[in-house]
Amino acid sequence: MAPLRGRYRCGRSGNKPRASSRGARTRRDRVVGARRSGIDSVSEPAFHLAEDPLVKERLDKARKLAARGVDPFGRRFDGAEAIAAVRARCPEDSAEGTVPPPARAAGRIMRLRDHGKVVFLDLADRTGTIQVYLRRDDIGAEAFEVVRLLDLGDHLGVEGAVKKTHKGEISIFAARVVFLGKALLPIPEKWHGLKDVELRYRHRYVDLFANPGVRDGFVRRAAILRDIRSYLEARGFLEVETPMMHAIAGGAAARPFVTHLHALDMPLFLRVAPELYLKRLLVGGLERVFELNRNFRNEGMSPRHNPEFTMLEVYQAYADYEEMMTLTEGLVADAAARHAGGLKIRYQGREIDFTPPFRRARYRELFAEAAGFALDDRARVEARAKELEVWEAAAPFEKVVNAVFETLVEPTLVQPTFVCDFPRALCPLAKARADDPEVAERFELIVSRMELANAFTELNDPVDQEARFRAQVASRDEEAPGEVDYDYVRALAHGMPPAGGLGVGIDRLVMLLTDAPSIKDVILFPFLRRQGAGEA
RNA sequence: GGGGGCGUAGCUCAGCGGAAGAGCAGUGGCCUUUUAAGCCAUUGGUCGAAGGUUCGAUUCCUUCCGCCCUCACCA
Repeated sequence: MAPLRGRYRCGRSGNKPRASSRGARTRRDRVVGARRSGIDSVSEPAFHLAEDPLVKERLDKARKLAARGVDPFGRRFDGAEAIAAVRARCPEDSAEGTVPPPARAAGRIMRLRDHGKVVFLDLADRTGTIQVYLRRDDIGAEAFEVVRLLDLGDHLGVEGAVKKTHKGEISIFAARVVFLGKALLPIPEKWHGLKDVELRYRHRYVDLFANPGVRDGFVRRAAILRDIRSYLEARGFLEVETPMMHAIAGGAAARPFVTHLHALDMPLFLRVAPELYLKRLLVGGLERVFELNRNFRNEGMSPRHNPEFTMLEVYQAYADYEEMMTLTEGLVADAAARHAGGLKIRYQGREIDFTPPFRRARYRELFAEAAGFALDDRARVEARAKELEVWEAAAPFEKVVNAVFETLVEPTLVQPTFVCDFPRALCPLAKARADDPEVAERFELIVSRMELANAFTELNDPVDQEARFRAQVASRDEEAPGEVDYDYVRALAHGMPPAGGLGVGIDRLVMLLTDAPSIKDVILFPFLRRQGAGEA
């Protein structure tokens, strides 16, 4: 899309120097070819929406404003109070005769009721909405002509007394109005808002101002992230940032996105996990670190999966997965208490109780309970896998076990449950239990059938780690790294303190705490397939 | 990738073989306390796209595009 800056012209012709018309042509050339034919005058800048009659109407109003000396796209407006604060200045019991203090506010016009020489409008800012009462005799005939050029969606600044109308509505009785910006496109229907889910995601900027509650959801998301940071900082953790672009995609079993660094002519991967870098920092002596940032996985999309998603990873030296369970409970329970109204929340009509301690159950036992036989009963596991149509001949036995587990057990786990002690073969970065070398000290926290967190006692034996990396690479699994990360092995060889590590899916946590059915509802701009070129 | 559903005006939605509709928004008019303001008049459509069946297709069929649900995938 062509840049907005400098597009608007108030006059038709005669005031354009040659250089400017050349500029206009350059901008126009960037506009989609099919649209060009519709514009025949160089002095009229191209605007790809200008064929829409509703847009034309509003462009015309913008010109009329400019002709009156009003900048249709406005300027800085100082001293505006939050509308919520303005409302608070009008006490419920304020007497009719009291002289209220003047207020100054700015916002977007969401409703407009025109009564001829009087106009009521509802002005919304980030904090709320307030009615503005505009009377021609109060603001003057000249300013009232500007009011007549207002549309729903425009931005406006107002100044005036705050008091109730005869009908009891707290209102700004405007003494002065300042035009702050034209909206060329109409706002959605006033009663139903923007309901089409595709448009809500594609045009989130509209969703945010048109649908009540959407903004609040994202404000809550920000508050949850802020509190997670302070929870961890209060316990001595240091927030760090590690590379998003990796030469070797390690730290999780996932297919990576591939990119390319031109300067060195080398392929790079967007990270699937920051894990290996964070553990290098444990070697470096930072001891307690966390990173709260994006991961990228080139895999399926669903109501619980976005190609880029936000992950919290935490590493604590001298701890183990038991310690990580306690930390997870604290983080999650604290977030629920502060941002979901209590430890017992409602998610999609079901109550979920985050009161610690969460249920702890062993993988092996959950499996036996659900399947009716032990997970090392090869014949029966394979038979059941075939029944469930999750059988893969090429897969190692533990993967088959896990496929059965995920089909039979995960869907039953609604209340927060730590599933503990996974088969070691599923956990190439985790340390085995001292009392059982076949089992890794690892847990997954399942809530509402979703994996919310994943943690283990970190493997810090460089010899064992290298062997496991080699086995992974040899498996040629497309989710395994393509090569061994020898630098990571080298880091371990310098001595990594025993440690617990934790990953928490932040989008999913926010889904639970804001009762959002889809991950797209908690990501401002979720990934959507692109539409045809030139589509608005 | 498989299965199911959806796509009609800027927005919210009807219509589903026989002349494309409503409400809101917009436009013109009346109205100096309305709040889903009201009243009168009125503009606006490649019915997602392309093919096919039919005398006739928004409607039935096929393919494609996009979204949602679901399964698979996601240690």
